[in-house]
Amino acid sequence: MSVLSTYQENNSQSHSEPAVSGRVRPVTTPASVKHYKAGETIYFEGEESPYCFQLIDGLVKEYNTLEDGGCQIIEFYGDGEIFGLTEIREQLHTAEAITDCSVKCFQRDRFISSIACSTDMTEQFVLNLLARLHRSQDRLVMLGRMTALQKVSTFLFRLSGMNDDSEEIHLKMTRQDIADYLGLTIETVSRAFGELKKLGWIKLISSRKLVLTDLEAIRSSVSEATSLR
Amino acid sequence: MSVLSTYQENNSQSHSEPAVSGRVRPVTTPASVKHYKAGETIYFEGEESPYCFQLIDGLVKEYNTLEDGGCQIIEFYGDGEIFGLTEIREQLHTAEAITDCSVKCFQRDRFISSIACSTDMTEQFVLNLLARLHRSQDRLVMLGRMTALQKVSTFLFRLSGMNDDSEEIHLKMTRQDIADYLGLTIETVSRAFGELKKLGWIKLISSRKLVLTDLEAIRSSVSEATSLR
DNA sequence: CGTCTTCTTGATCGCATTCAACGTGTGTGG
DNA sequence: CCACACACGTTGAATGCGATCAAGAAGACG
Repeated sequence: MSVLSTYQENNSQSHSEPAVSGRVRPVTTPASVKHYKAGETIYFEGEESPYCFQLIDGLVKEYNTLEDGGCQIIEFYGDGEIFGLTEIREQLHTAEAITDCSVKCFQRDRFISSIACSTDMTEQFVLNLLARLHRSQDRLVMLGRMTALQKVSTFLFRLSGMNDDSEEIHLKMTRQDIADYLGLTIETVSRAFGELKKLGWIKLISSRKLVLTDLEAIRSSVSEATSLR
Repeated sequence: MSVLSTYQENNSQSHSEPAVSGRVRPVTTPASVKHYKAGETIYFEGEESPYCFQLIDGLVKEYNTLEDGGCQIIEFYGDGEIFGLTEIREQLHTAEAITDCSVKCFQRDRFISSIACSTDMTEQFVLNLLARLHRSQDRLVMLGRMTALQKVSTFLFRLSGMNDDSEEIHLKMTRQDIADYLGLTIETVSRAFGELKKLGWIKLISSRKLVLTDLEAIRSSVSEATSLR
C-alpha cells in the first residue's frame, strides 16, 4: 500500500506479484531483488543508472540535497510503488531506505517498452503516472501556501487516510524527515505536534505513535487551506 | 514551445500538427478547436469534464484556489503542451487563459486509449509524463527550500533557457501570477526584481521586459540552492 | 484628461528559523 | 544492574525573512 498517495488505487491481489498500479504486473524480464538496510542509499542524484525500482517491502525516501546541507524530500514510497524511473539516463534524486527494504530492480528501457507493448498495461500505467503527477502538484499547494500547522495537519491527515484499520498512526520516519518533506525545520515540526496536542486534535502515545483524536477538526483545518478537497 | 519545462523535448516539425511530445501526434478523433480570450476560464477545479486539452497558441495558467482567496499556480502551459488531463473524471485545478489562446479539445478517454494503442506513441507519451512529473518535483525544492530571491532568480533563469534567441525576456504574466507561481506575495516578487536590478544581474526595459545581464551570477545563485543542476 | 489596473516602495508585524539547552529513549559495556 | 554514549525529540529565547498594511508611481485605455 502506498504511503502518501492522495489518489489511491485498487491494490486488490497485491500479494502474489507487486503490481505497478492495481492489477497490472510488469511483463518485464525477471527482475532481480535487492535488500537494503535502514539508512542505506539506493541511488544518488546525478548518478547514471539504467534501472528503475519497485518497492516490495519497506519505506523509501527520495530527496534532493541543497548546497547548504539542507534537504527536500520529494516523496516517500511504500509497498508496491515504482520509483527511480526517469525520462533521462541519470537519477534526478537520491533514494534512501528509511526502514529495511526489499526492492525489485528493472532495466529502465525494458520496463518502459514492456509497458508500451500492452494496451491494457499502458492505460493503467498512464493513469498511475497521472496520479503521481497530481500527488506532486498537491504538494506544491502545501509547500507554497500553507502554514506550518496546516502542513503538519495535512501530512497526518493523509497518513491516516491510508491507515490499515486502527486510528493509531505509526510514524516510520524521523521528525527531520517530516521537516524535510514539508519544507520546515525539525523544531517547527516538533512545535506543530505540540500545538496539535494542546488543541486536543492528536494524542501522542510515543514520539512515533499517535492517534488523531479529532479527525474532523484536522480535516476542516486542512480544507480551510485548500478550497475543496 | 513549452514555457517552463526544465526537461525540454525535441519539438521538431511542430507546425503542421501540434505534437504531444516531439514527433508524436494524437490519432484521436478530429478534435475541436476552441478560442479563449485573455482572462477567460477554460475549466474549473472540481468540474466534471470528459476533456483534455492541447494548447495550440497562447499561454495558460493552471491553479488551485485557497479558502482565504489565495492562489497557487500549479503550472504555466505554452504552445503544444497538454493540460487538463486527469486520472479521474473531474478537473483538479482551474485553468485560465493568460493571453488569447487557441486550444484543441480531446475526449479524455479516447485520448488515453489512442495513446495506448500505439507502442511508439506510448513510449513518447510516458517519457513526456515523466518529464512533467520531474518538472513538478523540481518545483517542490523551489517552494520548499529557496529564499524569495532564489525563487525569482530560478524562475527567470529557466525562462531564459527556453528563450527564442535574444537575451530579452518578455513576461507575459503579471507579478501576481509570478507570486502565485512561486508561493510569494506580489510585493516580495517586486522587491526581488528590485534587488536583482540593484545587483546588476538583470536590466528592466519595462516592467514586463527585461534582460539577464549577468547570467552566470544568476546561474550560480540558483545552483547555490540546488547542489547540482 | 481621468480612471483603472499593475507595479513599486516604505513601515510594521508575525511566523518560522536559528541558536541553545534540556529531555528521552535505546543500545553497549562495565 | 547501572553508567555512559549517542541519536532523537522537545522547549525556550532571539533573530530575520517574507507577509501585511499603506501609499504612491507608472502604464494602459477610453
